[in-house]
Amino acid sequence: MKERQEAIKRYIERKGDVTLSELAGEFSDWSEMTIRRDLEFLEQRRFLIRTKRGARIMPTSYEVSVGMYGEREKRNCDLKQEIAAKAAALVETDISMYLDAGSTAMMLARELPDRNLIIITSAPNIGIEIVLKKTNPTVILLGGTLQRKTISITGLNVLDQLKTLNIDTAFVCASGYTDATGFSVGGQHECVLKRAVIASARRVIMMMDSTKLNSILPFTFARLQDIDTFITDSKAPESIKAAFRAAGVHVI
Amino acid sequence: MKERQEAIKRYIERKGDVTLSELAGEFSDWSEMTIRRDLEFLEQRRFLIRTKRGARIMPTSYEVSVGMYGEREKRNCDLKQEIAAKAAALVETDISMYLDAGSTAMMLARELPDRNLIIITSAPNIGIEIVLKKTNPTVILLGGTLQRKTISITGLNVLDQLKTLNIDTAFVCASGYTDATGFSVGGQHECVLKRAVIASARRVIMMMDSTKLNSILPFTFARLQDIDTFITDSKAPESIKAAFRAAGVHVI
DNA sequence: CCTTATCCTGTGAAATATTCACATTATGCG
DNA sequence: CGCATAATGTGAATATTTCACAGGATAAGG
Repeated sequence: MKERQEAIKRYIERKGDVTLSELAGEFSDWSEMTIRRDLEFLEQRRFLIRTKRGARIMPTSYEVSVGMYGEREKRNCDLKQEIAAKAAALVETDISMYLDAGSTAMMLARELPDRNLIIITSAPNIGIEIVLKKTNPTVILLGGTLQRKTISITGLNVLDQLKTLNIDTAFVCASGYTDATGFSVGGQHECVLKRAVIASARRVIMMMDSTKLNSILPFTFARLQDIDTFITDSKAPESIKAAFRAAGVHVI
Repeated sequence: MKERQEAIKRYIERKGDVTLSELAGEFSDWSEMTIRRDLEFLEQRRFLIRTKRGARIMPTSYEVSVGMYGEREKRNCDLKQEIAAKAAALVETDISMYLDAGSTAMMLARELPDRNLIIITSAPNIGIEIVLKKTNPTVILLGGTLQRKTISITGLNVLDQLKTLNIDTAFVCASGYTDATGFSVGGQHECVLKRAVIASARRVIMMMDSTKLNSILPFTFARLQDIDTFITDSKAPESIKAAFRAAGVHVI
């Protein structure tokens, strides 16, 4: 990256939001066109977003909720939306619920009714989302090491923390499922956490879009008999849904 | 808010980022102008930001880092920037540091060198910022109840969590200071947390911009003798700085 | 040290998007 | 029903962005 581009980036980071003419004044050694091209360059690298007549800093959690899981989240957006809407309908007032990390859980967070609820989560971005957009729920964030890839908390004492919390309903996501391997995820830490949550929750609701069915990830954290309800989208094959029902799982 | 505006908001929340023509197609019962006006309306309420030929969802933590503390943060942006830069120069490699919640701390997070560090913080937004923008630091988030106003964690067991963590340097912010009352903040929970941090840290660095000097807030959490270093901006009156130095505090 | 290729930058015209003022239609209220 | 107010549509005026190309800088190779 060029020095000028760094300087523009820093300037915008300080100001938050600038117009092109403001930048052209500040960096008058260069033409408006060059600055425009720099903004395009910086936008591609996700440092900022260009607005009508200028640019704005790229806010942090934007990357988390859209940029990071990124294309994947966007692609299956409709499926996840469908799942989140179904899940939100199952949320009761005045209960304590666990909300998993991940993009499907984020969509559920957005769909959540603005009512008295205690929401326990290992995903700080989801916690912030709820606290900013809703006025009634109480959010409890687990403490520990913040993982870069998943933006979720893990750590030795999450298990101790869970012991002091009573979870009525747990909304859990999985990255893979097969009959042979059960529900699996890619990270060992997540796996341990999900297991503990499932063990302590009165009711476990698994959310998974159809693209993840019939795929295997390294760590299995639950079997069919561990969950009460399974929420998926309308594209999930009937055969799997039937098998789940046969195992006594409520499929929505 | 009108039904149409709600619908547009939901549509953009799902899509993440849309063009005006896309919206005009989707909501073809209304003219482009009306949709344009709706976008303006929604932008004012911080639900989205308008981009070149359309709009984008307003990412959550954007509000935290810019919108929420909002004008205040923007107004004293230069002062805070100055303080953050001075503070960043004091950060050593391979230490464990505590980083407070608040906009000055957020600026410090951005200025932080991308080196091996363990950063303990009660501010999930700051933790996310660091984890997304830097590759080397490890972030440890305290667990507990997420406060709406301050976007910081409080709770009964934060104190227990702190007992298991060793803090070398603590960067702490205050909202008010007078000679008579010491360093004070507006929230009781924050006050307790800051006290515990200060008690356990080897070195305490207080960051405070000059606009907050000579103001009093309800809860005092520290006295002059509790801190090692005081960082303020160039607009702070010499008299106060001299008094601090006389008390054995290193003023920068 | 020169030549050539490539990249970066500036210019102005063309395309596109946005704003504005005003006409028109809906909505609410006495 | 009729007035007042707000919401919406229209098209011209304005502003912004894009595009294609030209000129200049920079780097690599001879």
